[in-house]
Amino acid sequence: MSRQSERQIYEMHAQVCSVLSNPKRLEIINLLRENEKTVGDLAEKMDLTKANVSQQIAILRNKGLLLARREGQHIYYRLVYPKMLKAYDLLREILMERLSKQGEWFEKLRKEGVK
Amino acid sequence: MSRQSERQIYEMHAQVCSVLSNPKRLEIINLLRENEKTVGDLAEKMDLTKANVSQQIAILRNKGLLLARREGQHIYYRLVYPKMLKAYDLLREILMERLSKQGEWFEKLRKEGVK
DNA sequence: CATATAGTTGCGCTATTTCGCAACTATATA
DNA sequence: TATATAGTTGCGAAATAGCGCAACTATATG
Repeated sequence: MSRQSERQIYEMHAQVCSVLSNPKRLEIINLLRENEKTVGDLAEKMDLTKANVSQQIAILRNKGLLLARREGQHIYYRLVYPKMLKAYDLLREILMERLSKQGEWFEKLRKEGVK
Repeated sequence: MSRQSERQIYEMHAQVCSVLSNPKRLEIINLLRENEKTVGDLAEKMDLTKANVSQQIAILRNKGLLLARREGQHIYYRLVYPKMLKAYDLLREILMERLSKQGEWFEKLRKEGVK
């Protein structure tokens, strides 16, 4: 593999990650885990304006992570790569482990502080 | 789980992803897969200035993804969460699948174009 | 056709990221 | 102490991202 194409892979990988580097988009991905949903569904659950959800959806769609299906007035969105949820879950696991370790750490400091 | 702490998790998750949303940092993570390395090692392999590698390392370190070990003149960096490589690999897998599908797709278009 | 509902898009402002460059600190060694 | 090597840091300019707001398009229904 040439240095050039290797760079391109890293670049694409980074672009996917940059789509994931926003809490609202992560929540959208998480909400689409089970079922497809409309912009309205998401806006309500997330307590955001439809415009804002639509903007986030547009980014996910443009980067090829979401598929749309129109049904009358509604457009239903779903994940193109449900496998991506495994990566999502792995990162979240690491996060939770880290949090609980930090929790222990703070707890230890607190107890020592009390002595 | 309250809406508030849920938001905080999404926010932290997004911050981790934003660290991963840069091709140079991804390459650093990938290069640290097996062994710890110095800024100099990385700068040479990646063909970047030490200053730039050091800046990227600082970001990874500040977000708690890297650990440092000094040995004389050298500082060796390693991954705090090797498990993170699983998420890395999963995303890369998806990327490669997508590329090969796009490859098929373009190939099909090309053939049809020739007819 | 008029109106309602669902969703999208463009604009503009602010905030953040990237990265080169130069100056800086830390360790080793003569 | 002087010098070399390893690495870090601050600055500033350019590029990019986030988001509210208003105007827009598309579908359904009376």
